[in-house]
Amino acid sequence: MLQVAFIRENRETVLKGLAKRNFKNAVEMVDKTILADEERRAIQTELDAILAESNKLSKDIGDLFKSGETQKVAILKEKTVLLKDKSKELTENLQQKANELQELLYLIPNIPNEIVPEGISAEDNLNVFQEGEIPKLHEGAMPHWELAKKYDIIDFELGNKISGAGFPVYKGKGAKLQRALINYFLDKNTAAGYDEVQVPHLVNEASGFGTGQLPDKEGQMYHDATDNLYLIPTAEVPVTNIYRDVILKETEFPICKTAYTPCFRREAGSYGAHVRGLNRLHQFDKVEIVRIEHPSNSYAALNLMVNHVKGILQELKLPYRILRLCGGDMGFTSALTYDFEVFSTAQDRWLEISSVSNFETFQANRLKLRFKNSEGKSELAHTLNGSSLALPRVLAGLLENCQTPEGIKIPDALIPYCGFEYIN
RNA sequence: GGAGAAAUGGCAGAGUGGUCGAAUGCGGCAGUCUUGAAAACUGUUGAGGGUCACACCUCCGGGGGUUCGAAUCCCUCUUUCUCCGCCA
Repeated sequence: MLQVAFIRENRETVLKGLAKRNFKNAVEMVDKTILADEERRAIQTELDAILAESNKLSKDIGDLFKSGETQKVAILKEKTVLLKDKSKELTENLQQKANELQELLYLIPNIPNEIVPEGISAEDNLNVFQEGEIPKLHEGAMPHWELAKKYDIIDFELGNKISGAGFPVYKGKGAKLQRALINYFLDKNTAAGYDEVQVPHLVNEASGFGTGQLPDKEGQMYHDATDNLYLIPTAEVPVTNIYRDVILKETEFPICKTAYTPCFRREAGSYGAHVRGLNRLHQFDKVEIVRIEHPSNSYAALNLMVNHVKGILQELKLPYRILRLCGGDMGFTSALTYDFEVFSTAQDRWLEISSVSNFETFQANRLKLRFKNSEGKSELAHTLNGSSLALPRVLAGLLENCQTPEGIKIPDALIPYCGFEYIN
């Protein structure tokens, strides 16, 4: 959520940013917001004046009681009754106007950073880096879902039986490889200075709003109506919400956290060949990194995160590329996003395996995540997060790129974690 | 699941209808002293709205109510603690 004061004072910048996102009705939305804010403040001022008067009268009444002038009290009481009616009415108006403003603010996405490329779809993303050799596969090479079946390491049909499509069962070496990847990623992240945390997999409404999943992506989350809890779509939600309503000291920066969690996504509206196998699941595993930074350092931190993820992919020897997302393809809350994609040799397409973003103050504003600056004033912090990494597509890339006639050759870095060199 | 108690500033903890945004202690920050540090002493120290800046307004777990006036009384929800039961 953008700060109203920022919108008010930087209308043109905001409109320019929204245009880059191809955001519809930007002028109308922004002007409505500015108007609602003005109205809200006007009502607030009026209400404050009435409350001030009412407070003063109450004090006077107290004094009169003390000095025994009780006959005067009745007159003052009458006055306060009138003020009370008025203040009640204004309070209701204020509440209504504040809600209206809040709802408008919820609908306005973050302003993209200067270097975000223009564009409307994934086609327009900017390829900023590519590395790793795309292997020439042997005769009879298969896509990962066939490999999974051949070696009996992932059972999609069994998942269908237990839950439904998108809930695979990992078996034998497949299950062990999952566990190996999780441990490997966590070890890499903690070695890079990220503190490991274990967090709840169900979160309340306030947390959903804090990181921006609500109200924007309500339909993408599984929701338990009985207790009004949401299954997390990413560890970003519980981990970032650790810092909801927190005021940090400047010396506490940077805050670096990593967490493994399963992620649950309804993926409503997804269909077709691209959701085959591990490409798109309702439940998947992911190791996340989250940083909370001083505003002056957040872009340097974003680069650190990008380089960190690069390091892991290099070690796994997977062919990958990095895209700077264009305005039209960026997430609602992000100011700058880099997507990592691994090449799926057998499918002949790139698969997104990580998304690293700087949200600047967008999340912090909702979270009320602030720090005391050098002048002793509260200022919003910057939040960032990234996948490091999402398992299924790493696994897909790994199975496909590392297949040999002898079986799947496990990358050296993972062998100590899974305890075998081949899946065959 | 049953019974009882509680929720106040970064922490501890006082405050049972008006002068309480709130004593006191600890912690934090600034200063004095010191070569420096510690100790001691002095000052300062919650958040949000509003304003050019003040004024002013709101907030004592959340929501509602009583009252001219609520941290304080009432209702309700949530959470925590203690005891009992059940279970990993």
